[in-house]
Amino acid sequence: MTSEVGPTSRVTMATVAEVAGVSVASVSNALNERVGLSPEVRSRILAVADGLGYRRNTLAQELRIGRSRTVGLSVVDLANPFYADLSQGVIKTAGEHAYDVFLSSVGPESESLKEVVDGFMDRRLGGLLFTSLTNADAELLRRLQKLAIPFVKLVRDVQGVVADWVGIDDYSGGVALGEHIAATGRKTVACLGGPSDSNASASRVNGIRVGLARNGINLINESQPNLHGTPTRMSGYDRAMNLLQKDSSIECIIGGNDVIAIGILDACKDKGFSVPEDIAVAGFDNMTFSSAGPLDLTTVDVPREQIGAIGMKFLIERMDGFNGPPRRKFLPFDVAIRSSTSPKNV
Amino acid sequence: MTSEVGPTSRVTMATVAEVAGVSVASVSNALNERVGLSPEVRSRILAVADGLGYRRNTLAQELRIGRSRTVGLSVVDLANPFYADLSQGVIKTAGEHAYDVFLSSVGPESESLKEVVDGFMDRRLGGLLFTSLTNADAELLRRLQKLAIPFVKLVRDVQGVVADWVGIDDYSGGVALGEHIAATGRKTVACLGGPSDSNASASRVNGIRVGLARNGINLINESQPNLHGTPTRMSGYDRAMNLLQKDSSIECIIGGNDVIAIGILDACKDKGFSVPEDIAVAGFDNMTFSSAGPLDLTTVDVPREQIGAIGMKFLIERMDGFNGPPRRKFLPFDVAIRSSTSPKNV
DNA sequence: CTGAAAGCGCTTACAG
DNA sequence: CTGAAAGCGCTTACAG
Repeated sequence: MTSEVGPTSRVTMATVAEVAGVSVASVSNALNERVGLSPEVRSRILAVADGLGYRRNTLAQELRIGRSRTVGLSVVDLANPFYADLSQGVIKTAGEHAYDVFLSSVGPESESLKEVVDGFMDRRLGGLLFTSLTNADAELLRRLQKLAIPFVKLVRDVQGVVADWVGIDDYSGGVALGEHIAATGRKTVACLGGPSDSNASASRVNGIRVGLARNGINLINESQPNLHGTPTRMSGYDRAMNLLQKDSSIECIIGGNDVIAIGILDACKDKGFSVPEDIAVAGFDNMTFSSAGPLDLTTVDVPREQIGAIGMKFLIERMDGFNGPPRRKFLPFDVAIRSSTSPKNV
Repeated sequence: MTSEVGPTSRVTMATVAEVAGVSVASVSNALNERVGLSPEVRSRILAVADGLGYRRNTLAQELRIGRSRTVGLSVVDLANPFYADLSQGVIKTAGEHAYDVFLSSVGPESESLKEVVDGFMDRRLGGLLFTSLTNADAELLRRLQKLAIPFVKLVRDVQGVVADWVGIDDYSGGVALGEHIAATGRKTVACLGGPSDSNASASRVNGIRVGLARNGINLINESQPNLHGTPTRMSGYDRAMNLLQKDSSIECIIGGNDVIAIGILDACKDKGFSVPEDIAVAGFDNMTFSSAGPLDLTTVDVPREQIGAIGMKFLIERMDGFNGPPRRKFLPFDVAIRSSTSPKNV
């Protein structure tokens, strides 16, 4: 019982050094593939380390060298598959470059962005990736810039904070979606966008407005407060119910993202409207399940995984010392036309 | 330019000590609320630390004390909202107890479970949470037990590894679902389960089989290899297409989880079968979007968030030194009956 | 009530 | 080619 292998008896470099009959410095040199070690000693050390099941203590290493190969990724709503896909892109690219990802969730159920960032900084992470910024976060980001901590903004951008950003041209996406809706022949169209303090949400709504206007259509809820709102299913449901109650002649409701659109679909069902016969519904994002058989939601296909992948690539370059001017990378998108907006007469 | 505030100039306890005119030990004592400091000195130190924007270096602290308030959570498929909900439960409970969560994704796109666990151990995390174990992982878990690293198994269990587990009685869930399907009047029923090396998947299929058998119904694909498979949408689609091609008289297909069921729905759509008129479809998990208006999938409602919350609670107790016998916590579940299995004659 | 000193497990100039 | 020593930023007995 006394020979129990507890966590305190973990093998360290000192253990390896002792067994191999060399100094700790040589163990470190061998493990880090530095030059100046005779091949024999090197392989002996490696063999001993392996035999003992040695694993480097990341805490000690990072404390010593003052750098970390772990990056922080903050995500607002883990339950939104859009962010799951984006995270996969980040994680995959990180793995390819031997980086790890510390994923933190921001939201009512978890911590505020400030708390998350504090946690990231307390761990001295090498760099940060943000998915859902608002202009209110500008100060936080500027603090990071002062401390020379590299970060990349994904999807949403923040005014006045010049830094790498990856996303799509949400405005043009909105225009394309608006044009598509107009082409289906619907004239009475409402839009239930995301929060107005998200630059992406605002651009999407602006684009949708313009795409429709080019075809002589004005949003019926243009000056109503429901034009913007929380990007949740519940909010989409509530706002859609409200619209449908007041005006049953609506021919189409566009959600600022797919999750909102799901809420709109819920409301249509509860109100007994069938899609697309009675009413058309569209979203934005193309989250995984939007293409599910019965859902079949028309949406703007945002390259979610690629945004994560390129964002991570940008971040790695910054951590590796790249010091060029901030980049803004617009990725191509598509309008995924599905049956939720099929022409009425079909 | 030379006064740039770089990461090297971060304020440490030494900085605070100097400014406050005390020793580093006193700063540490003040920050950790240990007794024996005069209230005046204590509050002065705290004020100085605050003014300087001091933040404790977690790496140094954890290295020194040999314990960590961060736990590791391994998730197979981030894109499956089931795990997103479960993760939210873990994260929320962790936050309430001042713990952090290091979320890692296991899968073809990312790392193997062994790599993930190695990463967790290299960081000397305080405890681990596993979501998707198979019996092949038994050895890995036993290694953790030898090192006295606390962990909790979620959803799936592993034979031969006695440790805390939280989930539902998947077998009974299957029985209840099978009985429901039988009650809808369908007789020709197939089941496309998850992987056979997942104890949860196996139990679900066993339960479904028994629930149907009690009503005189046998699975039509009982001895076919497609009874088990990958728990992905693609696999559900492929296997369902195969079934539908061979036998168009099938009245119901049950998926081993909701993601598989989505694939089944995709296949039904492509084959021109309408749900539930031509064919009924059911799943298992009740992931968020299964209730979406047009999807409206019948499924077993697994308390996803609660599994995460209670699992985290168990883990905290272990990290706090609780040394009682391993617990097995079965949470209550429900069958969420929706229109995808509505009776044919309606 | 407060401080000097050792040490957690590493890495890195610097001697030899 | 190899090792002794200092130090990353903390915490914790132990003196005073």
